[in-house]
Amino acid sequence: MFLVGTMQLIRGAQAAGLPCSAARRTLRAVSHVVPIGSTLSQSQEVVAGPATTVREPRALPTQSHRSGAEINVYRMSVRVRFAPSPTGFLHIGGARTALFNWLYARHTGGTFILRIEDTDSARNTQEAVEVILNGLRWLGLDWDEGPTIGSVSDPGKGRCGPYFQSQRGPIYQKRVQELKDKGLAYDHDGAVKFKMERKPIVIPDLVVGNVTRELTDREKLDPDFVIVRSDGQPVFHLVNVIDDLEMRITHVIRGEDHLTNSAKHIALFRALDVAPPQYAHIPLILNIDGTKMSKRDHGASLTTYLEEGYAPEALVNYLCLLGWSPKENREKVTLDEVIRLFDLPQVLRHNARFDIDKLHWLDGEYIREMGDERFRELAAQALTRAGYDTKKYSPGYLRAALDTCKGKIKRFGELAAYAGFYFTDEVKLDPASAAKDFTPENRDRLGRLRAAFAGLSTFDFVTLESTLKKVAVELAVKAGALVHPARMACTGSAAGPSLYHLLEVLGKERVLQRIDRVLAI
RNA sequence: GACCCUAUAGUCUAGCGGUUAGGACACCUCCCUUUCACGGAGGUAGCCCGGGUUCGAUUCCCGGUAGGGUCGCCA
Repeated sequence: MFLVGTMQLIRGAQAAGLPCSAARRTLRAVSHVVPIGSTLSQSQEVVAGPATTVREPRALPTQSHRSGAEINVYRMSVRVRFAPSPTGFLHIGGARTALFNWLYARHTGGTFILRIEDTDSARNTQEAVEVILNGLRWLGLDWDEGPTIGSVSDPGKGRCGPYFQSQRGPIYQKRVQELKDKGLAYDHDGAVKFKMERKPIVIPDLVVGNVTRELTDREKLDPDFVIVRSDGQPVFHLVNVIDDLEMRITHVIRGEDHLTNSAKHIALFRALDVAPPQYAHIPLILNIDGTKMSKRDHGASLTTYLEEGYAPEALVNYLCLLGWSPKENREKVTLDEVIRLFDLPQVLRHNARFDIDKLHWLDGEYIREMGDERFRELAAQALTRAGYDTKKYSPGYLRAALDTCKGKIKRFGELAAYAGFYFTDEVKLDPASAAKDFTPENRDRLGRLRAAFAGLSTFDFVTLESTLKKVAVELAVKAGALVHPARMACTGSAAGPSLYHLLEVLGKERVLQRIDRVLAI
């Protein structure tokens, strides 16, 4: 922990022109400097221990020391970031990356920063940024620093802004000039290229361990890479590093697809005389068949889960289970508990496949256990999305109708098919089921049931049940012989809420109407 | 092609130098039941392959295979 803290301090100290005053204060406090790379194995060892994550207020670094070493160390609080590109789309894997960053920040009492990587101006629209902000909000991942609205004119919150890369041009220009002055960058065909290190680079990673990255055969031909395009736009590798440096990011938690890129980033940090942050490359999320989840694949976009009526808390829980485990054979874990248990060294190294069936199960668990108010709210939203105008009905009716569905559905997207009959006058009968249920024999029985219902003065589920059973006895049939046709007549479906409760909610008038309609066919 | 990561049932995972290899989803059977869902009981199914180390490897090492990633004036 001490060495890690020291490394972070050096980074902060060496980052010139820091916009954050806390870093300057810390800078003065540094009393001991360790050469970059000299403590890698130790920091690996240290981070694997239980004391890796320091739970502390994120205010000022606290002083600590250990006997024997005689080194004063100031713990710097964790600063992590989620840095998506506004493509108009938030990938489920990106959402998981955001989640793990958020969890680590919350676990350590650190800071979670949102930065918009909009260097490609063609993609930079306010709508595209809003997709990201709304996605994170939906999941409940609040950020401590970053934009508050999708517009680049928004200064956002936090003191390390602007948080849109498109607004940070001068910062990049200054750093590029610095590299040029050092002879580590040069003009080439109108672009600027970085003079890459020619030796293998070790990437210390909290999840994977130390990774030694050799040059590929293509890179051996020309290891240098473009950092500023010929049109003047800086490229990802450059801005990513500069922003992480300027924003004093201590831990870079990102998808494993960036692992080998990190060699370039580390070289860039060194060229800027700054110790790189700690890296943690988390495994990717694959399709259920093991292929890469691309934009086109169903379920790749976070929006899908909102539209299909999953509860965000269930999705968050499920995402936590991909590449991480709370152990002790537990599946359902509250966010507070995940925050308490989560840590980087315990993140798995292998990719995980997205199993929609398990998400579905978890979603059902959450829906069953959520408060009635929230259930009604999400249920009404789902019905509205499905095209039902629930506002046409009284609040009491809506509420009673929805309450018969609580604990029955596993996903709000199922609600329209399950309970849509409450909110329409046109009950659609499934032809096959109708033919099966409305045999001449059943019609006679339904007629008897209708007559019994018509004579009721109270139309509650208790009365309805006893009435139906009484009719069944009179007809010498099982209750089911009446239940099924009645359900089909009133709902058009073989599956749905408890029949007696649903009849009560529908009310005598509607029930008789629906039965009459079937008998008239 | 080169480089990097990974490997426990169909899927997500726990675990370990000696375990009847644990849990969950899914699947199957039965029970409960007004349908569905829930709940209860039970079941099928797993340590990628080959060497090495060891008294003993699923576990440690090496190789292979397979899957994934990277090598852009995309991010």
